Amino acid sequence: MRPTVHDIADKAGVSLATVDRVLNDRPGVRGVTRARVEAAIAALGYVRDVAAANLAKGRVYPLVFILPEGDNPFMRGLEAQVRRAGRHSAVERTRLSVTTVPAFDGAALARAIDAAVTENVAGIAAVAVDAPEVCDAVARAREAGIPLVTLVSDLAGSGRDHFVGVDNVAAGRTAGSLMGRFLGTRPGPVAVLAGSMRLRDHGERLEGFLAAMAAMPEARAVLPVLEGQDDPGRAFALIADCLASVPDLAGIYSLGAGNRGLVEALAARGRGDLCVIVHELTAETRAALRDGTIDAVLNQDAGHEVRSAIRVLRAKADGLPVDAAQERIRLDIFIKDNLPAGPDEDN
Amino acid sequence: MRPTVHDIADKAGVSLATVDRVLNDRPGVRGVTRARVEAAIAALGYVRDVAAANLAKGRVYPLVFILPEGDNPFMRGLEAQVRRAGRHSAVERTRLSVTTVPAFDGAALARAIDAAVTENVAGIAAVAVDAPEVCDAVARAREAGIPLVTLVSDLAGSGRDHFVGVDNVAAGRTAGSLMGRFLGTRPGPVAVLAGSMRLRDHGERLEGFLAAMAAMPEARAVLPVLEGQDDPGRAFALIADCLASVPDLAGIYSLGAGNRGLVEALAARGRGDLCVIVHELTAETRAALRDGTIDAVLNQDAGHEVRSAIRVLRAKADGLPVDAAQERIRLDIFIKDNLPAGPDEDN
DNA sequence: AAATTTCTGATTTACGTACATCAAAAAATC
DNA sequence: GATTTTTTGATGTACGTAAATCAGAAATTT
Repeated sequence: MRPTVHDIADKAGVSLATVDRVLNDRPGVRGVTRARVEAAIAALGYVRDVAAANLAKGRVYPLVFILPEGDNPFMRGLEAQVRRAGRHSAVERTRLSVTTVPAFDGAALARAIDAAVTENVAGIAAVAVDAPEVCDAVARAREAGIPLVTLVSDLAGSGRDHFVGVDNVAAGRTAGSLMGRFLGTRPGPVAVLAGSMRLRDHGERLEGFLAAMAAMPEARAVLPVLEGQDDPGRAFALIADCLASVPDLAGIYSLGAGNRGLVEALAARGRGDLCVIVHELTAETRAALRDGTIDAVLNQDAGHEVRSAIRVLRAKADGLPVDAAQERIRLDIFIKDNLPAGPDEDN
Repeated sequence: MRPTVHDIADKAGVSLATVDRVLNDRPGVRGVTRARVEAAIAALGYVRDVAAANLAKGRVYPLVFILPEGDNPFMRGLEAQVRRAGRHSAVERTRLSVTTVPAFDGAALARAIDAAVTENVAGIAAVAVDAPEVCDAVARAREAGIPLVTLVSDLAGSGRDHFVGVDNVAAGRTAGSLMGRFLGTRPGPVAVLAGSMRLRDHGERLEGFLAAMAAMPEARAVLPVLEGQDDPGRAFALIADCLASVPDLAGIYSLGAGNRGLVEALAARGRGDLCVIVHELTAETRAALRDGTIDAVLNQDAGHEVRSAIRVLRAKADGLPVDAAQERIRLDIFIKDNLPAGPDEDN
């Protein structure tokens, strides 16, 4: 049987109340006594029964997820996963809520963080926009003692407690490497479609992609980045224009959202043996992968990310250590052949 | 606040004892009363506080993992993950133990399952060998009411409660598809190195690989399967021999273990632009991927599998539903560029 | 109608921890 | 040595559920 507080009290020859004072850092314990209790704790290998502790505390953990607004399917999938986790999380004494803010808007994000801090939530998970006012808001959350993790897109040099997301430089490198291998010796330049360079994840992916392309045995030109603001309409226009003006185009790497527009532009033109690699598995990209319009999808599992963010925030709130290995978010590579069965994010 | 048993009792106009009888399927409740209580439960949206329930029950869940013996690095990684999970799982009232049995030995596996059943454990996770005596043992576990999941390799037509592992046919298809794309128009046959066709996962991978190769635009011969019994020594001999006798060999797909031998044979020969795809990320395959000896590694994350097996077994033991989407084990594709930082299984 | 069986209620203890109160003991100060 | 302060003990309640006991009510059978 696991040792309990009673066992510690017996072993250390003190009362339950004293053990409690030591365990919960309450005042009124002499140094020698404290040492004796701590020795007993160590000797018995005592670990607090968190379930019982939470029960006794009656504590709940209100966590806030701050996500960008709009019809970005990945973000909506993320939101769905938060709601989904919320349904199952009554059990774990966690209360989840979602706040949406305009995309690419640092000031709005900063306000949302401040609002959460004011509400005195137990933790915040936010898709970061790389802006100074956001950094300041994160610093304020930190001062208030509220754990904050960045989600999907990180924030440089901020005091965030943890980043939940994939290594985006590696993701870009992977895209470049696959693009190079799939194209082989076929000539022609490749195009890159991004959302906005103000998103750190997009910048990092681009960096990795360019590095991998440069490292390939055959030199290949990369056209200037097209910024589609993660909007399907703009993406359609940019890609349609690019397809028309660059007849020998060999490949397209779409590192942001708005892929519905990309797929439509490719369909309109008829597929001319183009190597297409995109990010995030959505209904559109799934269908396009299946019918051969897209060659590979790099994906981050929204469900994993949400669950990881919850675990990390709870651990931070309780002052417990985080298991880095378990919380590392993997980059999934999907090709036609390893596409999982069902719909991915919703269910 | 969440509703409690007391709220149900009030709402239904019955006593706490009756609510308890309904909730825990104890006898001594009239049909009408039971219905009234169930209506109250539904109306209030009551969900049992598992933490409090487990605390009250004082229940622990002894789970057994049955793994093959030997120096198969993937299996040893799996074992390490079980021990690792065991350390962190004191918290969750789970007690994990590992039993090892000779590899490929159905009778030994069956005996181990029977032994676990005799010990009356709360759940069993076993790497299955496809043999009739194993099926019988699984049936006996089922009769005894002990949940059993197959791990990594499934068991056809057995009554196992769940399979924790990747879709191996899809894994084989993915390997074939990547092999085809990476080779492009380069001529030459490909070789397949397996462990044993008595392992269902190996058979399924081969099936998928052959299907994908057949579906490729350029026809390519696949040499007869080499069976290395997951042993590095045999693998070395088989591959060295193959390299010598098939000078125009284009690629190798290793779908089992023993890859240390494969890597050594390739190193001895010097790399002649061969496309090599293997399964399972280990210290050896990681190093070989990094230095270019191997082109891609298909991996199943041992940590995820262990944690999933534990969740599923506990859910089954408690008679709770399993969240299929969360428990789906993904096939990871690793190339040089998305190799995760640290050592993978141990840490 | 009496006897029996089947339900139901009321109450209690327990799980392991948190937290509060009050008294008693020990230590420090004067 | 008396007083104050600090430390410790003893005890109780609470969290939400499980499980047991025993008495009483209701239904069923005789």
